[in-house]
Amino acid sequence: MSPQHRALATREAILRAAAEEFDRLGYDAAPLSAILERSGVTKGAFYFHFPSKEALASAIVQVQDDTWPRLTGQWRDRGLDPLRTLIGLFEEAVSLLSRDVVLRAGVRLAADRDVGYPGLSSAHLRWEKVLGDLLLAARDAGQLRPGVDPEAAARTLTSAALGARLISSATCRCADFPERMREVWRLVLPGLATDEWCPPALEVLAAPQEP
Amino acid sequence: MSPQHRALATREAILRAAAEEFDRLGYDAAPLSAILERSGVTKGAFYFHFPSKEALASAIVQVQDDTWPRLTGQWRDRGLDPLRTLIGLFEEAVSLLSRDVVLRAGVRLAADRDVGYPGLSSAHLRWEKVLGDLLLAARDAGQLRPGVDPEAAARTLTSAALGARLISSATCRCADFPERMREVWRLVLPGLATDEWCPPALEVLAAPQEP
DNA sequence: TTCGAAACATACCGAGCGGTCTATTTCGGG
DNA sequence: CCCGAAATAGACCGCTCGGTATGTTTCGAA
Repeated sequence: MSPQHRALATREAILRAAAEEFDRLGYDAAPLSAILERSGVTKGAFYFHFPSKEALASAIVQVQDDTWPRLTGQWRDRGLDPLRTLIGLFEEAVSLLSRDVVLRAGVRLAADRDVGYPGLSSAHLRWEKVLGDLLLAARDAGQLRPGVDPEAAARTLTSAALGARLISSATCRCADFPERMREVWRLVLPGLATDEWCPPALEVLAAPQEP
Repeated sequence: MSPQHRALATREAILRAAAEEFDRLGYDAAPLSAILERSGVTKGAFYFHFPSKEALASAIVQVQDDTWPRLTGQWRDRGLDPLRTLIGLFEEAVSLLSRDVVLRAGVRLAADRDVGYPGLSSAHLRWEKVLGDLLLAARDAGQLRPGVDPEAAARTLTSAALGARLISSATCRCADFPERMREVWRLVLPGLATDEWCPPALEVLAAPQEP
C-alpha cells in the first residue's frame, strides 16, 4: 500500500534541509553538499528525486508561489472592510513566514532568481499591487485620512515589510517578524487611517489568526 | 610631483569598476574577471595594486564606514532640533547613496560579509542606535506624539529604509531612493510627531541638502 | 524464492573561481 | 640615457562546485 513511503520521506527530508540552507545562505552560497549532509542523503539518492539543484529550488519556490494567491483569496472572501482585510492578510502572511522555513526559503530563492539582487523579487510588485488595490478600496470606503496617497502608502508598507523581514530573518530566523510588523502598523496607522477607523483596525493585530 | 599619476588612475578605475559589479551582483557573484574586463586592467596590474579580491572589497567598505560617522557628526553639530536633525541626516545619507555607486557597493559588501544575509549588516544596528537616540531626544523635547515608542519607531524606520533601498536599488540603481524615502516620511510623520512639529519637520524634505 | 525496479552509494569529470609565477614591455623623472 | 616603478601577457595551480556514470542494496509482488 505504500510503495514509496521511503522515497517520500527522503524527498521531504531533502526539501526541509534545502529550505534551511537556502534560507540562511541563498541559492548560490548553499552548496549541494551541505544540503545532502544535513538531510543525510547521498548524491545518488538526491539525483534520483530531483534532476538538478535548480529543480530543487523551483520546488521550494513553487510552494510559496501557490500560498500567497490562496491566502489573498481567503481574506477577500471574508467580506471584511478593506483596511481590516489588509492588516489581517498581512498579519497572517507574516505569521506564516515566521514559522515556515520552506516559505521563507521560497521567498528568498524567488528573489535570488528574479534579479541578482538580494531580498526582492517580482513577488514584491505583486504585493505592492495587492496592497495598492486594498488601500484604494479603503479610500473609497472613507477609511483613509484625506491627503494619503494609496499607491505611495502601498510602496512604503512593502518596503517596511521587506526590511523587517530581512532584519528579523538575519537576527533570529524571523522569530520576531510578527512583532516587528505590529510595531510598523502601530506607527503607520495613525497617519494612514481616520481616527474613526484606527482603533478597530488595530484590534486585528491583537487577535492571533491561527488556532 | 606625480610619480604615481598613472597608478592612481588605474587604482581608481579598478575601484569604480568593482563598485559597479559589487553593487549589482554582490561579492561572491561578481567574478574578478568581470571587474578586470570592465576596468580594462589585466590581472597582473590588479594584483600589483591589491593583494586580493577581499582587500579590494575592504577598500570599498572602508569608504562607507568612514562616511556615516562623519555625516552624523556634521548634522549633530548644526544644533537643529532632534527631529529636523533626524530627517535631514536621513535625507542626505539617502541622497548620497542614490548618487554614489561606491557607497552603495560598500553597504552591500558590508552586508554580504557580516552575515550571509542579504541587505543588512551590523551597520543597521548602528543606524538603529543613532535613530533611537535622536528619537529619544525628540521625545524629551516634546516633539513626539504621546504613546510613541522611540525604539520601536527607530526599528520601523530602519526597516523601511532598508526595504526602500533594496527595491530602489534593484529597479533603478537607487535613482528613486530619495523619493521613496520622502513617501515614507509623509506617511509616518503624522503618527510620529505632534501636530505642532509635523509641518516644520516636513519642510526639511522640500529643500535639497547639497548645493 | 526469485526477479526487477525503486532506492541508494561512490568515484569521477569538466568548468570556473581566486590566486601565483615568470617573463616582458612601457614610461616618466633624476 | 637609464633605472626602476607601473603595467601587460599568459601559463599554471588547487580548490570547490554541479552534474554524471556506474555499481550496489533494498523490497514488494508474482
